[in-house]
Amino acid sequence: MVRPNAGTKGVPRLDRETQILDIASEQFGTQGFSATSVAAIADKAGISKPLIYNYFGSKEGLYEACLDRGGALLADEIERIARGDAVGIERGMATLAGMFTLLEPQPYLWRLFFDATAPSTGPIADSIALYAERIGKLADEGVTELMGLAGNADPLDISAMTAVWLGIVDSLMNWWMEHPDESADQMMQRCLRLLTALFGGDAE
Amino acid sequence: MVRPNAGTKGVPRLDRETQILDIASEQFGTQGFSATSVAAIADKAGISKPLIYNYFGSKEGLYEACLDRGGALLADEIERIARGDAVGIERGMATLAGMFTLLEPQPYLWRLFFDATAPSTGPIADSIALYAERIGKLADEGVTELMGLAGNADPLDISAMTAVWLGIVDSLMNWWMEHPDESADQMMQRCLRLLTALFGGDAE
DNA sequence: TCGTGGTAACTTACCCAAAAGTCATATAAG
DNA sequence: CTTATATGACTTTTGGGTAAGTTACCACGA
Repeated sequence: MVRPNAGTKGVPRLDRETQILDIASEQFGTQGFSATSVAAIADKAGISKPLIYNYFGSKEGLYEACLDRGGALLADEIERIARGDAVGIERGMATLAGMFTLLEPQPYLWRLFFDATAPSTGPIADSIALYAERIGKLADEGVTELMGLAGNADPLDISAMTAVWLGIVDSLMNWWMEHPDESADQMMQRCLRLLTALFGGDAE
Repeated sequence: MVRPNAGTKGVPRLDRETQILDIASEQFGTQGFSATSVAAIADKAGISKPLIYNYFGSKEGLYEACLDRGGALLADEIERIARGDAVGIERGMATLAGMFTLLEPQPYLWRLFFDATAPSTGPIADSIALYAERIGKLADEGVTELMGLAGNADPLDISAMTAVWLGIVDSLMNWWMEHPDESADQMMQRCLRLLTALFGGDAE
């Protein structure tokens, strides 16, 4: 039987995997796990569905690969910033600046870890939990410092404040996705203005 | 053919509809639209799927009914608060207090209007847009006031700040869902403490 | 008090489309 | 001529939606 498009296109596996991960991350990040179909990803990549299954095993396997790549990126950066000496609000702003720079080409990466439609059990949930914990732990640490400065050490207060902080980052990333023309630098300037508006002066 | 469970159970339509809406709202609110199946709702209600279709026409019709019931509740309350004379941060806190009180039994109601997996076209989108606009408009109004006090009138700044504000409410509702033992009053006290920690004193 | 027929409440068993996942096979390249 | 890269055409599963029928209840006349 003739199969006009079959046969290798000369793209090495690693390159192809990278390409697939790029496209899949964008789809998963913007549409969510359950609303994304493997066929759509294959289409966008200009390849066939079975190739994706060859390389990643399943839709969940593909999502996991996206998580691993994106999670390492995010967590490494946040950890790097945490090692700096900024404290309190300043540390938050530094983290934000790092996130904006890191995610300038792909703010949707952030959403991978906060997708309500992703499976809540199995390897995906484990993977999400792993990175969420890594990120959450650092957020928690920063928030604990901040709250400590104000004399509050209540664990539930800290937990709630951490949730709020992550929610703020989340909404900024979402807002950014809806305003793709904004540069990382513009986003950061904007955040500083919002902070100023809140505190009625600069927050040194 | 024998059909052991068929026939009326003596539950009047309105009662049944209310029961279905209660369960559906919880499922949609916690799992999201696309991750919720009509069969699952029927199961939880102890009835069969076709009954739901009899009463609500379609999955979308059911979601819309949830939106209408929940949206009126939320928007009315937020509008009531907006008519008060609180301004700036105070108005935000008043709104929060109202939300906590209103949503004490069902914090997930809030999520109905911020579900990324809901259809983005058709009657549902319209219905969401309607309430989101009603809520968003008031949020925007409050934020505009707040920013105005600080001398900032930039529309994009205001848009971003509104997104952040809605994100904060969202994360507090999510946190609440994970801590169902907290009362509305406790939640509010907690928020006041968080605010105090941020501003280093009470925010009068 | 007993049919009896109309209606509201309800179910089983199915259809169908979409999307996950698989199999057998084809081609390029070294 | 073997292997990595690749595909068309299939099967399976899932979930929204439907057709056709069953059962309980109630009003009403004899």
